[in-house]
Amino acid sequence: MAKNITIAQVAEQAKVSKSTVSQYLNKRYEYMSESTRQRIEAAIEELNYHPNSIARSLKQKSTYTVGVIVANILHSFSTQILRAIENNFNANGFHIIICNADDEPEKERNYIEMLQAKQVDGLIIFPTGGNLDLYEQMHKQNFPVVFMDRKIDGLEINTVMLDNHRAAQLAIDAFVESDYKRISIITTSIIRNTSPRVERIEGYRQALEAHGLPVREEYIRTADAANIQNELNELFALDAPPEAILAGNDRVLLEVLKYMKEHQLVIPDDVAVIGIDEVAFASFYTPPLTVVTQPTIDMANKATELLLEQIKSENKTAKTAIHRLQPSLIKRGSC
Amino acid sequence: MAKNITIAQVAEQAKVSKSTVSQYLNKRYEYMSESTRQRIEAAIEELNYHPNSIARSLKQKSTYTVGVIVANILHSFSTQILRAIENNFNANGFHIIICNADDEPEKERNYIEMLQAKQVDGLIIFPTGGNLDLYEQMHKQNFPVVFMDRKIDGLEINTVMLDNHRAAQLAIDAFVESDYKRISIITTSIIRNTSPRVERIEGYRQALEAHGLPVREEYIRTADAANIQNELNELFALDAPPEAILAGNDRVLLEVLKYMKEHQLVIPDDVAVIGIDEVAFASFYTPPLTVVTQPTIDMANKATELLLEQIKSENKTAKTAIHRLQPSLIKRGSC
DNA sequence: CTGTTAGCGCATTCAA
DNA sequence: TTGAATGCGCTAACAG
Repeated sequence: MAKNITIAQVAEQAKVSKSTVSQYLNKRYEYMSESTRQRIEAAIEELNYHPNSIARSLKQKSTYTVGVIVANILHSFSTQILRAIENNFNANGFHIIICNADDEPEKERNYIEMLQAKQVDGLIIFPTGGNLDLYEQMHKQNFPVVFMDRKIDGLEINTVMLDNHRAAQLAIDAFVESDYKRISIITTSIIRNTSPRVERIEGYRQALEAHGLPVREEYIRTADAANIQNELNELFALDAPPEAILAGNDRVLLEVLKYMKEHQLVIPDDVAVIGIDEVAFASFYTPPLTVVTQPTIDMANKATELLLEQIKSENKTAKTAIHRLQPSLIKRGSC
Repeated sequence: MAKNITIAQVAEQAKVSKSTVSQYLNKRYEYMSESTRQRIEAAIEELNYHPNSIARSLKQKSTYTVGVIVANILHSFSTQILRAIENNFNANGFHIIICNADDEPEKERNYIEMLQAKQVDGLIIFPTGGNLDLYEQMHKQNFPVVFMDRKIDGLEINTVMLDNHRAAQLAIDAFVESDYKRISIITTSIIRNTSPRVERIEGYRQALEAHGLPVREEYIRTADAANIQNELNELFALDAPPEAILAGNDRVLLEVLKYMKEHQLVIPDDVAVIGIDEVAFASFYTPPLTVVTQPTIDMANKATELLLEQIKSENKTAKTAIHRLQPSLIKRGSC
């Protein structure tokens, strides 16, 4: 690669000093004559000069960059959030570095460390939950962080997440309204006790109780994606198989639909189904799929706002909180 | 944020010079006694020191980071490629910065400039096609770049993309084999004359001709996603409406399926459908969807290989080429 | 084996 | 208005 041209070469070409060029770059035009301004402009153009932001950052202690570590980039929830977050930060003059932890705490640890080494100004993390020490350390150092989607108990870190109890409740209410009584919930469990999963199950229990329905433990299933088919087999081998299934996320929903198809069970006649998270094909599936959606844009906006606030407020420890956003039910034909 | 500790403080704490600490950090342990090594280790631990990679990069002229600019992060093709690329680069000690150009050339321009300012070691771009001057400039400067998914004519830049002619041909062959004769193709056109779209249509024409079938211009449709429903309406208002539809990508496929559902057309009896790009629900849709897939992992691997080669070979201009990977047909029930 | 020195490219005083 | 000097944190000779 052609060796980089520096501010010094521009200065030489324009016959001024480096600092004058620097002033120009920072748009402080008052500090120079019109003619020198034009000479600098011309020099930059001729040399095709581009400031080295590495050097600038080193000096300024700020990179105008934030890192985003998603738990799993293959989830459409993640990509929707990412897209919105990126737009937000761009609008504020920040860049984002996206990393994919693949649900692995070690990867998450690596990313947190590398991003801090790269001096990002802040971090948005979908935490795996496997690096408590690191989370704690960032908090102690007052490093700007916000968690997304999952909370970590006992840590004063701003968190943006869904009201998961409510999400389960919306689904159960819909089932009950359609007169289903034997309702099952299935979630993935690859990851440790991740809060959305736990809360969705809690919400499920509470909602059933609120409707005076019995909670049967055998209707509550968690398994990683590869084993969901087995769980479904067990479920339908029960004396009283469920009449309705709540799929804890999009990944689970896919497995459930696959199972239904393979076993020629028709939705909703044989079994009703609701999924948490909207999927692209929901509206034209047979039957159209009832679904509980997350307000991804709002969540991204909130996270952006919280992080920028922390970045700008420097050391002042702002109060932290868990921000719960509300899901909504899109009633279609699967229940 | 707690003010950063530097190599100097570690040196002081360990009672050695900065350079010795630097040696330690770079794992050149031969250059120091066992005892100083341990003192340094202890000091780093105590101070919780982390090297500032910004400073290191400034000195070394290498950031061990590459940028990836995708055309549209909402396409599952993009996220699959991203995931694989990230794994590859991580395995080679590189980090990646992901950017989403949203199909907008100006955004792409901004990203290319900012990534170069951040001194990334190379770039993988799904080019919008709207910044020829920049592409050319990077090539002239011998800056490591590889294009993904789309080629730009007249530029000697390594490119990894699908054999799009073959992709269309596979689909047409399948249609013809099932005895469909009136075959339509629909693609999106938001983006300028993007090569995949053009090539898929070319492949469609060639394949029809190879089978001795007439090419009817009214069966060839391009529109941005929002207008595909209109195109379909026109298509089915024709005297001889198509018996089969090839959807040029996953986005188009969604629109086609939606249309079928809304107009109660049954697949494949009323109309057969094949999509280019695999979708999550293909295998259990009613009917299961026949699809042409891209070898995303292989494509990511090839791109990684090409870019790393360029990065490592410094100035030596390696020969560039367009690498075409082969699609494959997954025959299911929609044709 | 260890310490001294001199930059990397830029921004920021402070004088002139 | 302009320019010289200093330092951000780290690496890389080069001496000792």
